[in-house]
Amino acid sequence: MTASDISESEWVIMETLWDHAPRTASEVAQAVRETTGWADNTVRTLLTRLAAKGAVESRRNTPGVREFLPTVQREACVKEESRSFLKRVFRGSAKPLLAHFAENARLSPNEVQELKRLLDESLRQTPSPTDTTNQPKTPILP
Amino acid sequence: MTASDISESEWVIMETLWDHAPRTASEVAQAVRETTGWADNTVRTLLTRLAAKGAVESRRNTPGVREFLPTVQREACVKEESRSFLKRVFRGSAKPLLAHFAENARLSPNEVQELKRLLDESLRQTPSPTDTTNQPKTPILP
DNA sequence: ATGAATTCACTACAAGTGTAGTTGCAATTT
DNA sequence: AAATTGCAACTACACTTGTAGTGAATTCAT
Repeated sequence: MTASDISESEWVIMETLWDHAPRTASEVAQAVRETTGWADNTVRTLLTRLAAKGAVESRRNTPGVREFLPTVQREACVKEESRSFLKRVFRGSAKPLLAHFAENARLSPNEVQELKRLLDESLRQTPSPTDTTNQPKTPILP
Repeated sequence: MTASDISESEWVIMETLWDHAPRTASEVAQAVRETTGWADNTVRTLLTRLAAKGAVESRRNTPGVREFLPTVQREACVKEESRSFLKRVFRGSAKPLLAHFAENARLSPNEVQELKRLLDESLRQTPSPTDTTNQPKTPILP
């Protein structure tokens, strides 16, 4: 029942709302117009579908125009998508995935250093109560 | 024009063919039956669609039964899917992706060490000829 | 307040997906 | 040879996705 079953086009919409919300349909349309070329109605349709999926909420602002805001956090959607991608393409095994991107991405020395640090930290996996990065105990593969 | 526009169900089929090919439809069906519960005809449909997409090729073996084999390499499809996932979910930026999986995956100390090595290697961006991780450009079909 | 401009709520429609069923042969078994 | 089993080819059908169009209602500008 994870609220996120967000298609590719819908992601574009969500990104703009995660970036800044609430926004009216026209505002969203304007925000994505240049990169996507979508007609206003296309954006409205996507917003409606996202609302039906429960990924955004809409309400009327004081002028009486509908405005939209996300009801799911980006991080939660990222997590969900990542899990399904991991499972589908890398058979649920994180190491080959990491290896793939480590090999194929061009990273700066600083980034490499930071990632190495993260890897080290991941070993001390004591889900401390002060851990803010992880939502409640969601195993990578349920 | 990348041959890979492979849906989730189709991935399951491809995995069994990448694992071992050629196989007849019934063999593929049997291979995935336990994990998916799909009817034989479902598997046949997926194979037919994959053939239409050019991701597998079919031919008749000596008994006259159709058998299937991949025409695209797994690594190429992984690459393609990875690229699109990276773009869609992490806005094309590899570091946050790596950070996400580094944080969320449960890795063994050995795996961490190996990944750190890969990260280091990724800095020396010399696509050396001794790169063993990528198969040579040998097409599956001669 | 009234016409113009926006916005809303529906509708459209083809392609892709998930998941089979049906029908007609061909090979195998009795 | 007749019955059975297995396979190929075709068909089905609802749901999702991409990408809008229409017509009614509402808001805005004067």
